[in-house]
Amino acid sequence: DAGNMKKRKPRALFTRQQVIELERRFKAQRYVSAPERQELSARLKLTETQIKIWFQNRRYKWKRSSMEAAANG
Amino acid sequence: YRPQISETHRPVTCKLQNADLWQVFNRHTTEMVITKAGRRMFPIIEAKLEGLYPERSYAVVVDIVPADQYHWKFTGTEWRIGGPRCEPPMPSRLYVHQESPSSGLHWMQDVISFGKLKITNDKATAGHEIVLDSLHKYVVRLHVACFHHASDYAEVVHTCVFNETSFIAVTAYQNNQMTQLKIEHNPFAKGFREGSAGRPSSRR
DNA sequence: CCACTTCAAAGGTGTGAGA
DNA sequence: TCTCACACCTTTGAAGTGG
Repeated sequence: DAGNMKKRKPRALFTRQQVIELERRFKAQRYVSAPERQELSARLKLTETQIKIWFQNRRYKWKRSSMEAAANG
Repeated sequence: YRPQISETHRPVTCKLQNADLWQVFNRHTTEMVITKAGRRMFPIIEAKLEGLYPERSYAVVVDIVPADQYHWKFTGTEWRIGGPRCEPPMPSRLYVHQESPSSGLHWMQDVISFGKLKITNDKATAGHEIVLDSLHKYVVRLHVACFHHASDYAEVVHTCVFNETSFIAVTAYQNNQMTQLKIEHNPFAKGFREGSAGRPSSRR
């Protein structure tokens, strides 16, 4: 039982307000600089790595949806 | 803001992108389930806009208005008018697309999807769901509003009615054909398709 | 940085019972 | 007519891995 411990990825979603702020920033600019990242990190109570990865994931998501849209229509 | 002459020669057009699917449902009289918590519509409203000014800022809005003055009932084989509407309908709540406000270019460059829109029968809801009366017939309208120069106010530049989207709000499906259409086309209902585990399909 | 993957949680289906 | 808990699905999305 104790020896069967698997590392479960505890899924922690960002809060609604955090996502709203990140989305607002992404709408204005798709890349965020280091100072801007620090500012967001402090305001949204997220690590700078989380901010960085979020923008990276968000860019990919945006690119993917626009590619699927081009594949149709 | 003063409109320029060229603007009057630029018609805004709006088309229902997935009209084919809507017509398949419409042929059997579309039913939409409404719940207290709010239910998504299927088919989804998907629109394509043209004729906007690429650089200007717009909001895209949907509302759902009565298609007639009656209430309807299902006889077991078909929908029939059950009588006149009893109460005057509440004015439809406006559903503002989540990407509003955005530039005309943004709205025009791909299909505008209202997949997250929800409808409800709870008249006291505080959410963003559109409130409808059960067993009444509705039709979807889309509005395009243009923001004036640095103002918070927007002027409606275009309104269109999607006749194919007319549907009867129900609390539970009445027509079995309608249920089968939903199951066949909605990915979330895949568990009820023939050959799936959850379905007690006819066994030989 | 990008490309893709991983893999549970979140949450949308119709059902069928019971009002 | 309407509501609710299921079982059964999908989609979502932060984090993982490699380029």
